[in-house]
Amino acid sequence: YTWLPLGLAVLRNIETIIREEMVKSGAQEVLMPVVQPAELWQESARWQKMGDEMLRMQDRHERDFCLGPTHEEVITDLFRREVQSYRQLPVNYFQIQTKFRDERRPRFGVMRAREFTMKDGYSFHLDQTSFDATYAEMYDCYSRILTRMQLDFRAVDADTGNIGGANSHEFHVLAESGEDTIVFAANGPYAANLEKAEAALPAATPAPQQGLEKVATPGVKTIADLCAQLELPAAQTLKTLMVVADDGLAAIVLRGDHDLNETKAAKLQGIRTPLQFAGENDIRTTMQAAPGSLGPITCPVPIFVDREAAALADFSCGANEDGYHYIGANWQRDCELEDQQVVDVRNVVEGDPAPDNQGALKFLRGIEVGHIFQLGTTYSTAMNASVLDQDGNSVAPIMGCYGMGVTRLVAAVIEQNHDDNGIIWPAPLAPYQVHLLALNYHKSENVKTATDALYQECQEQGINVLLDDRDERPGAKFADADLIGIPHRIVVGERGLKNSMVEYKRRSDPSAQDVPLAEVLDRIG
RNA sequence: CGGGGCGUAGCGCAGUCUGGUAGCGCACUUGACUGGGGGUCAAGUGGUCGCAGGUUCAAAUCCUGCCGUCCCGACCA
Repeated sequence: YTWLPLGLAVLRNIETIIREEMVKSGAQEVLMPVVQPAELWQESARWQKMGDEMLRMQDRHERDFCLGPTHEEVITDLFRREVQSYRQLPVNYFQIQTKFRDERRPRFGVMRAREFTMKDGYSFHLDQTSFDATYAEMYDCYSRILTRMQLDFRAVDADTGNIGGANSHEFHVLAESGEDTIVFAANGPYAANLEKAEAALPAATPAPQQGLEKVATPGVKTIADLCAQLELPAAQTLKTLMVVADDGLAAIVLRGDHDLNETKAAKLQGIRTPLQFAGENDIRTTMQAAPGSLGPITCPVPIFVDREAAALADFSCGANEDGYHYIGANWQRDCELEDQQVVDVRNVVEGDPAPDNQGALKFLRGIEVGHIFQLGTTYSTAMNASVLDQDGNSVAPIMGCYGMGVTRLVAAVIEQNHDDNGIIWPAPLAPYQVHLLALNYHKSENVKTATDALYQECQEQGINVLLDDRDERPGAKFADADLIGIPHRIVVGERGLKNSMVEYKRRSDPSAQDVPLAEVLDRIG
């Protein structure tokens, strides 16, 4: 994508806000290389781990490089060469730069492109206390940045993805078109990405009331089939999914009405990452039954049971025999279950109880515009970055990293600030503050004189003004002004000038008002 | 990568089923009128119909292969 003048002006405004707030938070700006040597990425083992997402290249000597998708390796390399003493800590560096990621599926224009601008920052600390302070400062900094941009946003607990590390928070701009589902507690501060969100623990498993019985269920392939044939609610059934494990297959058991959370599943002990569902042939060979008739009772492979599924009594599940299911099944009596097999692997659903009695969970859609990570010593250890502490011991610094999608923010701002006629820029981001529309500029000497004088006055007052002096009809100018979305619009025309009036309108207001020419610039705050 | 759709003028599309003159809207050019919410009329410019092969007297249209692109699913700022 090429940024045209108006879009570029907005992009620069966003960069300026980010820069100001980062500096205010004690970070220092640097600029790192786009082309990065493979050796650095081999040290952190991410040369393999990043897979196809990394854009790779070779130079004339056939040495391997990549176009930087992120800069943990480069900053850690910089750190280990430049910083030796705990006295130099903490440090916090950031840059605003083009990143390259060979996305599986670029979409929504600049919202997810293979090439984008990101603000990325990295901090180094001697101890956890210092790190915690900076992490909290960055959290505040991100909140200030998004607030200055007048965005409606939420910070949520998040999964760390392939950046790694312990804990992380995402900053989401709320929008229906967002690609992420974010989860909130109705009566408390709990908020998380759906990938990460948990519900409160279920109540203890009730005692069995029914005996185990095997029933014929010819043709039943899905939970819906099963519920229809046995007249059971889906919440009283189990579904069994087969995934590829490090050694053969493994079974993941969920309540029939729940969905698998693939992010959580990929982290289970012994499960292959990224998560891969088993093929039908492998399932048949291993289980002696086809998908649709699978279950945990007499299952020949390791089983993981979602804790909601583990809290059921008298449930129905596949019998591992084509065309048969069990009813009245119960854990322990019919299928032994150890504590470590009971896990959280489902997506929460709206209405689930939130953790810590914070009411029911609710969902919203969000655009992820920022993500801050607690990296710990993952990179400093892998890449031998260390400082000497007060006692002369070599210590691996604790790291944090802080990303913000600059180009994505432009798109996110528009998502939250538009109507049917076009963009409505928040004033701090607008490419111009005033849109001066001259009607019949090329025909009317009065209009031309008054407009030129007003334009001159704007410039003298330091008001950032865009003059539409094109030889277009008024309708076309009004339509373009709405589309472009500059906050203040002043219309100069013969009709008003007869009374020394011009028309003033805010882009966000529904209607315009006539204002004396001499006073109109006072309206612009 | 898997599943689906689409490639015809700068853009958006019709025409393809049923082979026979390549069309419509917007945009663009010129002129006249018009002039406070995307104007009207008139005259124009612009296309090896994605590429390659095949069938046919004849291919945008039928057949084969390739390429591109968009949408839907598994990832991330």
